[in-house]
Amino acid sequence: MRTHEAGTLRAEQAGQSVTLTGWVARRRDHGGVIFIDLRDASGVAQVVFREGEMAERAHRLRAEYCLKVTGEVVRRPEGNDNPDIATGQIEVTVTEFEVLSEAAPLPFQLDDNLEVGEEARLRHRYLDLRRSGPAKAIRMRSQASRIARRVLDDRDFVEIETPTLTRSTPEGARDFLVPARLQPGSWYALPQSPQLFKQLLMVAGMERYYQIARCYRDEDFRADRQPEFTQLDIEMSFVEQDDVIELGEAVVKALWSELAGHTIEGPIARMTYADAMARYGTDKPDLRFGLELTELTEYFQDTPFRVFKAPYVGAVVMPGGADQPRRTLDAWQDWAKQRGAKGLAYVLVAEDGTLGGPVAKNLSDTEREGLAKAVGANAGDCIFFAAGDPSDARALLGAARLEIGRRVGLIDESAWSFVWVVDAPLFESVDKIGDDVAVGSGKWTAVHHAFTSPTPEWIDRFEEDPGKALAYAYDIVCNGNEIGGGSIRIHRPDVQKRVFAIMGLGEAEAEEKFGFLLEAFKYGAPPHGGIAFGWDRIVMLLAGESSIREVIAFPKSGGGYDPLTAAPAPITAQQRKEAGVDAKPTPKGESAKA
RNA sequence: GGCCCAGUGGCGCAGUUGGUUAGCGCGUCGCCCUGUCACGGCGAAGGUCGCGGGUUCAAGUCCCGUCUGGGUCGCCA
Repeated sequence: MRTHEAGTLRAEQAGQSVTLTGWVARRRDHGGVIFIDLRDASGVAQVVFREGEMAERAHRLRAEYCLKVTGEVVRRPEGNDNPDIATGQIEVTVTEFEVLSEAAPLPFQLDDNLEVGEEARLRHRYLDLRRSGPAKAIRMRSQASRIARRVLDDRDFVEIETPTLTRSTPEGARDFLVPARLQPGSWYALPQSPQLFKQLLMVAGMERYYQIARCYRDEDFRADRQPEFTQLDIEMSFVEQDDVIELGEAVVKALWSELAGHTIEGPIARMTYADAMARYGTDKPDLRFGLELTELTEYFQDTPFRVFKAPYVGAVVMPGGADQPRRTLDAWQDWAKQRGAKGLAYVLVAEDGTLGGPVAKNLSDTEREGLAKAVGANAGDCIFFAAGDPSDARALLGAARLEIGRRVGLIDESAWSFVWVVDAPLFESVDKIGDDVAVGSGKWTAVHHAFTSPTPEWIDRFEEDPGKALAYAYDIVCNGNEIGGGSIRIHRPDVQKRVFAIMGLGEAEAEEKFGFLLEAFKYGAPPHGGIAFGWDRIVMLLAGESSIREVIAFPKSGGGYDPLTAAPAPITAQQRKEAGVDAKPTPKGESAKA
């Protein structure tokens, strides 16, 4: 239909006759001469309708009409160049045009300079995506996938699709369920991830698998969470942790180098889970700034202050925080309470070094004297404390650290920090979490998932101290976001059996839940492991966006609602009957997960 | 499920201590305009102030409830 793309025209093409297609991005009607910015996927070019019939007809054009124009590329008159656009040296003098499609008045203006509410944007996402910003984000996502495929293809990975109508996988989240018409009362689950299938593919001898896989979890929303989301899912046979990490780095390095212009030098640093928790109060530390937590349990072991007689006391410093008004310090208390803490104790270090704030007078003279030094605080700083259960207190301090980083402006928004967090615990105590998510009925449940191998040091003795046993698992963290994680899996039936035992999962129950996997593992399962990258989150970071909705073509809004199609929607009585939604579960055998 | 914020012409927003006809910018529609590029000029249309209830002589404004959206905690291996 067209001879050129609008955004590609340059001064060299002056004199050529061209045919362009695209949309009316903007029009400037001067009566006798009408300028229209014609936009297609490649960019915009100014087309000119002059005098007589052309101007007459062009006068009726409106925003977002879809056009085909034919005309001559001409160098713009002296002084009329527009340096802001790539095609700004030329324009197309139209000799013939055709309206391919008219456009109704728009629900919102497609002007890059205007803010549009998210609700309106998503309801007419096809219009929103005509804007340069949103279009760019979606195109970048395509680039990211292309880059990942190239890296993996170069290493002989096989791209394999796995079912989306499947059985519930043994993971923590709630499943989306699909009624099975042919077996009324039985249900499919949509996969939370292709975890079990990719392990089966290793048993199948594929050795190197990947998939850009849609995953489904029926949980509440966040800016970085959708009910359906995408993982770059990878699994490899005959590998150890370092092999998977090396591959993961190759993918990440290629992405950041090509899409963010950022070279990641050398191997990405590693940090143990224990270290991350102790120093940053989180398993996904943002290393764009320092400000580490200080543990003071020992420092306060003989303290007269009751609050600090606790299994853990820690602190984090807010540089320059001593001059915060009382109102702000009170607001910190509310902030802490909102996180389920009792409050956030603080001490202010005055310019002369004396300590202020309500907590200071409860401390002994010796404690006051050495405190600033112990936590690395300077005159004018504020020291925040948390005391109590180590993981709760550290989590609070870790959150405070981030909040301080934001408020004090310590975070370099243009920086990229990557770190692998390794040696996570294999199990966690069930009473620490709600037992509704625990797979077995024991005191322990898997932190990662039930098929994660213990590290070589623990594989033969994790029963001795399940709470301390380490998992052969790794998470990659970028600027405080977990962008990927994986593990070496258990491939030995004896180890798997012992892990199930710790989790209180009897043989019969294990058989019922994952019998097909255990069965597969009987036939020469290779050692294997893998990783899954949170694709939406990665593209979000690369695109510089703060919500994954920006990098999803048709995202859901709150409550799982799709503002464009208005799904979910009621079904007809006929559909209901056919789907067997109301069928009584068959008494024989087990029914699918309720 | 808890907490916080928002909801006012198509879009983005303002609206004071409760007070007369609810403003502004953009867009839309009509007319004018031969060098603009977020064109410009003149004119016009367009609002049950999310919904329901309450207080009051009087509610966009105050109170209660509810719905929707955003954020956050729980939750999400």
